[in-house]
Amino acid sequence: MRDRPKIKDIAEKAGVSVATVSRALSDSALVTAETRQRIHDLARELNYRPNVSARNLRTRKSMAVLLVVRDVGNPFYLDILKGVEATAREAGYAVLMGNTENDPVREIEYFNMLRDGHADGMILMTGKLPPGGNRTGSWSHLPVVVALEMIEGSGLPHVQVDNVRAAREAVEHLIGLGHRRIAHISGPVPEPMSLYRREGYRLAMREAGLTIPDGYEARGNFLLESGQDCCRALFALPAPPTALFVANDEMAYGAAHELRRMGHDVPGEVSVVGFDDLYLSKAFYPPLTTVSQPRADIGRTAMALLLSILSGGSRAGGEPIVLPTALNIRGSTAPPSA
Amino acid sequence: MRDRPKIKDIAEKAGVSVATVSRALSDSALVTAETRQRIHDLARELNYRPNVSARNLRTRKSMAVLLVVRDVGNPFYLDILKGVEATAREAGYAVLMGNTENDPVREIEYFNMLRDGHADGMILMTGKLPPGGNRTGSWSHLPVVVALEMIEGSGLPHVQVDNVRAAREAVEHLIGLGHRRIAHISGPVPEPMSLYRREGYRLAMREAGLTIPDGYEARGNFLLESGQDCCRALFALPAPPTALFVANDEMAYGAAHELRRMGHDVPGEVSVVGFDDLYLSKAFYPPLTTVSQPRADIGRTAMALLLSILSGGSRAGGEPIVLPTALNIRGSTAPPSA
DNA sequence: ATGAAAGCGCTAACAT
DNA sequence: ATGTTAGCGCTTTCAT
Repeated sequence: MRDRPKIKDIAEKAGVSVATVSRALSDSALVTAETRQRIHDLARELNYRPNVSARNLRTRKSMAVLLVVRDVGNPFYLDILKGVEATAREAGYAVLMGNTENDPVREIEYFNMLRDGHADGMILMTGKLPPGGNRTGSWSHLPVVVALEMIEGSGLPHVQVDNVRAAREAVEHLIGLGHRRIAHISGPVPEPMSLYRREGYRLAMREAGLTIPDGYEARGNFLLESGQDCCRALFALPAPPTALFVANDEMAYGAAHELRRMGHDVPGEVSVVGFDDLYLSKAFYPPLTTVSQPRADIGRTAMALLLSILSGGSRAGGEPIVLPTALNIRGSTAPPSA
Repeated sequence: MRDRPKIKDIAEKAGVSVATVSRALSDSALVTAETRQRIHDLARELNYRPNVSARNLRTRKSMAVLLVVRDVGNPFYLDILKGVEATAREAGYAVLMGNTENDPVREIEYFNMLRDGHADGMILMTGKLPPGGNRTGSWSHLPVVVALEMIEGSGLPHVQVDNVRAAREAVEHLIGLGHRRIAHISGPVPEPMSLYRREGYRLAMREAGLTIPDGYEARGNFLLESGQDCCRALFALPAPPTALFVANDEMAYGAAHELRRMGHDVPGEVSVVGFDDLYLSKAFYPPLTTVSQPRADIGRTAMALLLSILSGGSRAGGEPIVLPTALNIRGSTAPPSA
């Protein structure tokens, strides 16, 4: 800031009106090519840049979007953020970071930022709407895209993956290897994503005619330590599993780590499948078999969808956009030893 | 957005002037406690929120800061981002993400965003200033804090760690274990951070009276794959090392991975030390010995420094703020086998 | 303690 | 094709 040239300065130097300058700078066809050029040159010479606050006030836009996650510290979001940032920047939008840490106050705060004109739209990856909100569906007119997680009944457009199916395929892989005693370390049920992945696990088990013994569904919280804790609990059972389907890679790391500590070889004695395919998973030892989500694509797609909404496009017709996952079979899974 | 109540609406309902409402809402002492209360109540009732564009235009501030990194996809930045975000939010600032990917055009673009009033200040973690810039020192009046990396001669305030010393201590640890053939996988020299860490390696070697054989300094690029590549090159040497000091954890993962692939046990045959202490490093196998940087603290400190500058404080007096590192000794290092 | 009025820098009618 | 003018919604002198 400080004193910078404004449109008025250019207008005076060029001997035209501010309106002409404004038009010229936005390449309006209502200006002679000649004067347009002259004004552009002058602007460059004076090192002119438009004041965004003034423009925002006038145009009632901020050219910024809000990307709200549960935890900015989670490596899972990285590629998504990257995809969002790239698509946003190409379209001339800036990206504001929002971090709720599951705090309802902050969840509301970010919705307020939308209203306040801080941002024109929002990509929500927290899996929930602020509490005390209006009745169901009343959010659906806001320029908000829900990504990664689902908010049922919100009426908002979604970009997601088929968690049930991806989880089922992962467990089917274990079953295909010959495992029968397969346990699950879930996310923080009853959050939808955790429920879906657990549902996939249950489906695969049922379809294979396998029953899930008591205690075989351990509830984690997606963090490393909970993977270790759940693993310990599972192997304290009278009949411990020979394979683990873990609801995310981070907990899978923790579980594998704990298995080694307990002297169980992975995959020699116990197979482990994760979910997410964090990009370090291939360098993990053993390289982790895991479900990969198209994270960058989720980010790009969500942002593209938001852009289309912001430019007056329809709001996705209600059907969620579902992106494909893939099972990455690596070194942490093998046939059971017994 | 859409039609929301403005100050004028409140003023009319309250039967006062817009000025009084503005004063009341900012808790000015120039308003009777009574009317102030009445206006606050009315504002809440009407669900009033100030329009930030209008306020920004008037106050010539944006209440936003720009956090610019080389690669948003790099997990290293996570905790820093978290620290910045937390401190910023407490002070009422929003955080805009910037991602340069070493593209000079974008580097300039983010500086322009500062000028344009998109943000009031910037935390720069790219390690460089835009090219073609003004002469040395001419940046120093901008509200910019350099974090993590150093930009020598910029005159800008810095928040950093002592990379030379941290690297030296890491190598001294290997020497203390009895290693003599210690190789280094560096970052992309001649970037300052890579140079500093290499310098620490060289210093430790020299002080221990060890010479560095030809080829023992492999140049990486901080990415996983380059750790593998460099490792392969080092072990193709006639006299391969017994220990590796790797300039960051990510490459250390790659190196350890490659060592296993080549059939070398870590740390049985080869010790590996990393740098950064990514939070998955403790779950790595073997748990990685590495230098930990106080990342969240770097973020908080940089943001706090920026805030003090924005509130008119001095610009840090020129001395960089140096935060302490710690060597985390874990399972990837052991005495040499021979 | 309150009001009237100016103006932040820009865009967009509405003239011409 | 260009100029005039009226705001966008807020804060802040300057009066009273």
